[in-house]
Amino acid sequence: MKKNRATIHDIALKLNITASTVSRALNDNPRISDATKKKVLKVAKQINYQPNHIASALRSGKSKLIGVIVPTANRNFFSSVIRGIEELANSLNYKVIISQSYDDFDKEVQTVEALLNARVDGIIASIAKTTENVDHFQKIIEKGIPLVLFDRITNLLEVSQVVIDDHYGAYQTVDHLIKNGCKRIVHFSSNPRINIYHERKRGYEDALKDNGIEVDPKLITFSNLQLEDGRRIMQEIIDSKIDFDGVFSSSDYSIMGALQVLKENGYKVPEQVKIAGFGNEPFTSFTEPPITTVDQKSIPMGKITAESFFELLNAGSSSPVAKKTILKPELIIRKSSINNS
Amino acid sequence: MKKNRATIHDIALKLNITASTVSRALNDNPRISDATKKKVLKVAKQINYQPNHIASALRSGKSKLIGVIVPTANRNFFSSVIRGIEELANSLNYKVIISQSYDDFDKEVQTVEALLNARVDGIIASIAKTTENVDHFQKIIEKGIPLVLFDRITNLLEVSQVVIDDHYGAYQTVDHLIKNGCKRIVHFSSNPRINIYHERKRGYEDALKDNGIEVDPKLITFSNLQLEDGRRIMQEIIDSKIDFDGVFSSSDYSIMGALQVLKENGYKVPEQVKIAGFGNEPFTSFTEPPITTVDQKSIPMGKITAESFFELLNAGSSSPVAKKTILKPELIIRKSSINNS
DNA sequence: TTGAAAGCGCTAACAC
DNA sequence: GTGTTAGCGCTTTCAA
Repeated sequence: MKKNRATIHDIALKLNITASTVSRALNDNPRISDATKKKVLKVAKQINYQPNHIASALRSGKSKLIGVIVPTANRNFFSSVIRGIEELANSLNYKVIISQSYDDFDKEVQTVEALLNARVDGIIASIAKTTENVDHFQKIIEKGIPLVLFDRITNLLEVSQVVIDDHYGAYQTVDHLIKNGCKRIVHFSSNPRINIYHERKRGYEDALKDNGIEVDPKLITFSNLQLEDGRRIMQEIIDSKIDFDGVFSSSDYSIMGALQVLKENGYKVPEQVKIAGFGNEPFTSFTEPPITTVDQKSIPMGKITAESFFELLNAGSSSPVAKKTILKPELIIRKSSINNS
Repeated sequence: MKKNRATIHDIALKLNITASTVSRALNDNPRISDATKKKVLKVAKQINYQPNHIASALRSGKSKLIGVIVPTANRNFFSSVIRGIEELANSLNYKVIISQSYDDFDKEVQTVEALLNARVDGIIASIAKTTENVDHFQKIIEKGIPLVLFDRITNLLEVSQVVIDDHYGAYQTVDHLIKNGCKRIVHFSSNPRINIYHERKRGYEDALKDNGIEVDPKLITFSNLQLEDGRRIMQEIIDSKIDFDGVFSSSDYSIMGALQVLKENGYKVPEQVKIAGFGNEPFTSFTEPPITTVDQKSIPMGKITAESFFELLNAGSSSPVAKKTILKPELIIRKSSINNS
């Protein structure tokens, strides 16, 4: 258990200069001569100096830490976005703290507080499904700390946000289903307070209308969109003898459940019922038949989210640019939604 | 942009006491009277005091941060373990920094360094597939910082580790396949330097031997165990006309790929070929047929890993207890491996 | 181009 | 029980 970690003072001592000079040399301050910098770097390596970020954070007020809050890192979409954020952040010498809200409002509030206490330099977040108000996010803004939201956003907040065009994604998908013969399309939606579900539902409705099909409220269901929800709802619809020939879900998980139940009840997919999900989770390509879905462009989203974040960070308090970026999602057509040739 | 964050001095001033007293009160020090504590807490709330963890970390040398390194948070197993760790850690007022190595050796080394510089109080890790040496982990130990490894471990290091009994899991699975009629079982393995793949291969071999079946090296393949690897290898085996009637993979991803290729080539699963994976990824229950697999007990593993970690942390430099915990995995039998009744 | 000095906010001996 | 004092390791004016 060695406690004798090297400090800038040790370097200073060895070179007969002061700690300030060492600090400046280490930070590549232009006012330090190249000769000194070289010597400092050399000794630093030699005595295995490791900078103490804690001390520098305390003094400078900059922790070089970014907090990222996601509902769950477990989902392909979120983990891809995180990777995009990490890549840019790391290249700029920032570290990323990933926190999961587990889609729980209280946990989200706690997490925000914890990150603030850890003195992160900024926060990037995707809002939990159960979040009821955004006071905790408002607090971040009030403190002058950069905040960027992605995917699950809110328009109650004046912040930079990055989303895909959910309306467009849903519209394309439903239009595609109709073009392949569907007339009675069930829609699995969720909490309409959450932008993405609201937009996808709008896209669904608009595609129907534009194709001269009336929106039937009996075909629209609301749930948490988990696999079990998909199973339950699909079974209920089958049992209720409601007429349908297509299903468009706002989530790949619930469409997976629906597919299982359809097959269990002897429905042929896509011959009798055509289905499509949203999210392009890897498993949608594994199923039988593979499921048509919408890719959310997670990699560019991560990149752009991080870029917006650093823009904000560098702007400082000067111009509070609340920029909204909208990416075009991509419809991935697979067997579950097309007529056999 | 308000910079006027409240400090313990502000509280002290209001109450005509000193900062030390406030600090002690806030930390529930037993030498402070209840009356004082109450007053302090009240004022703290009133002026919206938020403790500065950075300052406290610098002074005390304890950051209350735990670094967790996983290959990818994207996998169900790892995210469950993380959740288990987070739960205990948070209840003890520790924060968790999740870092992903993306199974890349260099990234892992960098990550360790970054966490060390962030002055985490300890590190919990699962080693990357490509890791060639463990010097970076050795460094952690030498600094006297608690280190616990889980799942992907190494016996080159004298540290606490938590694993499942991979040999047992594989043995049970292969024994099950044999009991259901398999005689020529293909095995998908990976880098044998990694304990889990080595152990699973041993379990496979021992189960064969104990059932009087000779181990045929031609049936054992090595790869990265991704879906594509499973596809490629399965196709190669089919093309090579090697005789086989079962496949046991060390990963659910590659068995998924194998299943696809088997079906594409007209093989009936489980009638002609019985298959089983490892990991109990959610999608294994979605497939057609659902895939027999081994559950890795992620939840208990997270809990126990965290417990071992805090044991170590609390032991301090006193007794360097390198405890090894071995959990029993559970064989999940599904249609892919059993004879139709 | 470098040094001196102060201090970020907190904790922890030691004193009383 | 509470106060005094010093300092964790670094950055940053101000001065030279």
